[in-house]
Amino acid sequence: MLYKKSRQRERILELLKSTGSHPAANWVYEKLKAEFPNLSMGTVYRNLNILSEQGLIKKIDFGSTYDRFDANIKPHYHFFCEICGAIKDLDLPINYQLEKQVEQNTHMTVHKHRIEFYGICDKCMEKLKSREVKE
Amino acid sequence: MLYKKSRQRERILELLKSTGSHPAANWVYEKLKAEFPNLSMGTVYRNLNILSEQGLIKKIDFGSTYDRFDANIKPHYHFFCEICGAIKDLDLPINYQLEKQVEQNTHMTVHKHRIEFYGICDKCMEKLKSREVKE
DNA sequence: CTAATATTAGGAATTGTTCCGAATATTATT
DNA sequence: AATAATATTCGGAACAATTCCTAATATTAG
Repeated sequence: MLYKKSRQRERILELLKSTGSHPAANWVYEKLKAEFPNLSMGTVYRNLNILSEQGLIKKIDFGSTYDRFDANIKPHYHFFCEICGAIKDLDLPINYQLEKQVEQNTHMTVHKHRIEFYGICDKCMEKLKSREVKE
Repeated sequence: MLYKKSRQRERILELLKSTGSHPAANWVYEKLKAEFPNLSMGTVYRNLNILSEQGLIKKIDFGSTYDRFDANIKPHYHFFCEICGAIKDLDLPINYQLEKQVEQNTHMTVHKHRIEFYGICDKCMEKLKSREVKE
């Protein structure tokens, strides 16, 4: 799809660039309401997603739109398959050193951290490969 | 709050322990529907949250319930303040080695990873401390 | 057995996000 | 400059995940 420029999208990008606060869509909407009295949330969301597609901003989302639950309560990291949505537990050592590093660099108190890997799981990769052969 | 036992909660926990698939609430609901024909989603959610509070399971959520957007498109890790909800960019080196490690251990293809730290930011810590003095 | 209270089902309410349709704006073509 | 093609807008409806509410039921303690 070809993009045509729009004043709303330009301003949304400028606004995001001017802040380090990682705002949500609603914040953007409130800020621009004065400038565009008829602004709608649909416009804000659409443009945030377009900017994100264009790589001009990043969406800090979770991939899955719903919470998922895990009975494995030992600390562990996760792998998310971008194709089938599967989540796999990983058997990597937990790096508590990282938390200390953050505490030293910043003045934050760190309670925990989380590492997530995203990619394609073995099963989905198999399917992709057998497809390539056919085509 | 005191917890009384309930057959529904027991079964939800058993079910979660029997799978490594990190299911969502809806999966749990579907699975238990046969056993509890009158089961409601409210019950499933309430119990998942109770089990989570009790530390018997873990919720893989994102903290914030809405997407947040960032104009800083350089790869970087994030810190989430558990009190004020602020998100801060961290100045840690990106560890691509981790991705290779996962690819070697498993048979997944890794495209990217994310590290998030959770804790209390400097400002909130200040407030907490001055409060302690007063009390 | 009784009182206190946690839990349930069912459905309504909430919240963040996407979708839809008609009007408007932007861009490319003549 | 006019026209055609099509992206974008607003506004509100639709949607999906989750929470909340209430009366009935189940569990626990005394």
